Parts: sequence; structure tokens; C-alpha cells
Amino acid sequence: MSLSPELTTLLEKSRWPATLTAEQMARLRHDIYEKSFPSGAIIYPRGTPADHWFGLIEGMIKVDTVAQDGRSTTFAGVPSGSWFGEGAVLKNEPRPYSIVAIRDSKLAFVPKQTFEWLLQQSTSFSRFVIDQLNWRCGYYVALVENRRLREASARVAFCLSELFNPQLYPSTEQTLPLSQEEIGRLSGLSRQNTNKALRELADMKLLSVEYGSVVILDLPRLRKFAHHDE
DNA sequence: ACATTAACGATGA
DNA sequence: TCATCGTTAATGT
Repeated sequence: MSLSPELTTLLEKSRWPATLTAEQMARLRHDIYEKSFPSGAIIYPRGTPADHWFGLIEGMIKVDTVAQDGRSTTFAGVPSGSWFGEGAVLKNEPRPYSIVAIRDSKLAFVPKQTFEWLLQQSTSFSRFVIDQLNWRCGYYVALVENRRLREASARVAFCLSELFNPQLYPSTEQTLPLSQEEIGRLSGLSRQNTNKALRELADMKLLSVEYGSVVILDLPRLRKFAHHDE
């Protein structure tokens, strides 16, 4: 089984594959496969079986739910280079959220059987998955605090800076391909307030707003602004 | 008050 | 041409 150069690069720059034995790596390379999705495509609708773990080779996806009236809430944005979906695979339940491409995206699929085999075979892989879950839990705790206590610009700063969490989202890319609409969904604000908050952050030279994306200029200060007053 | 939705024209890709 | 942006007006809590 020959993998694409992009998928090979993703495996090389991710932390966990380096800890696998040759045998484990061989099975992973045999079982993993990839698929592309256009922007706006629903990759997995809510309620479908959670039978894969994912790596995002390129693009940007979000995890959200859509209410009966059509309105949607985004729970997480996932930039390229990230691995996600372990929570749903570990539970024997249908996927509780839908997975949607918000840019043209290419995903790697690790079948559930392979994922669970790796968990049993490799303690370092298990540890990686535990760390993922722990960081996600920490993110949501901090998110609740942030949303209850801070003003709009700090909420936007928090959601953007968390996309650079080194465990969950190891990408070093400074440009986030997110529209202001999607940033609003991610931080729980209207697009108008998101627009205002983004321009405040741009005035502080923490980021710059581009067409359809934001460029992070000063990640340490953006993080600081998300957590404290300045 | 304050935030949200609706709606508009302008503009970038 | 279509998505996105920046703004204003209307609406809701």
C-alpha cells in the first residue's frame, strides 16, 4: 500500500507514529486511507457510527450540531496536522456531532479496529490518546470560564489561540483559513460582534484580518489577552 | 442597554 | 460569479 506524499508527511510530523514498532507501523500503513472533501461537505452527519479516527492532512474542518430550526453551534475547529475523533470511537455510540469541511480538506481515516489494536499494542500510543482527551477536557473547562467572565474580544482571542495548542493542534502555520462567520460560530458570537472583536485584536497588533482568514502575529500576547486583562 | 438577526452594498478570489 | 466583509437598521431579551 503506497501512501500519498501528503499523508506520509503528516505521519512523519505527528508525534505518535514515531513510537510505533515496525509491525505496528506496517499495519497502520496498510489500513489507513485518505479522502478529499470540498468546502461545505458534511464528512460525517450526526448519528452515524463512529468507526474511524481522523487525521487532517490539509484544509480545515469543524465539529458542530445543527438544531431543528437550522441554526448550528460549533464545538471545535480543527486545523490541518491534527488528529481527532478519538472520543467518539472509544464510546460505542453513534457520533454525537457532525463533522463538516469548512475549507477544501483532505482527511486520513484510521479504522476503529486498527485504532483499538494500536491502543492495546502500544502504551505510548495509549498515552498519546490519553493526553489528547486530557487537553480537550482542559480546553472546555477554560472555555466555560472564558465565556462567563470575559468580553467578546477575549473570547475570540481564546478560541483562536487554542487552535495553536501544541498537543491537539501541532501546526505551526500562522494563517488560519477561517471566515469571520466561522470564527463567530467557534466563539459563540454573531458575525458582527466577531468582526468588531477581530478589528480590536488587529488594532493591538495581535493578528491581522485577511480575506477569508486571519494571520496570527503575536501568539504569546494573544494567549495572554485571552486569559488576563491587559 | 445590549446582543442578535436581517439586510445592504462593496470588494476580493 | 460567489463568498466574504463592513456597516446600518430592525428586532428581541
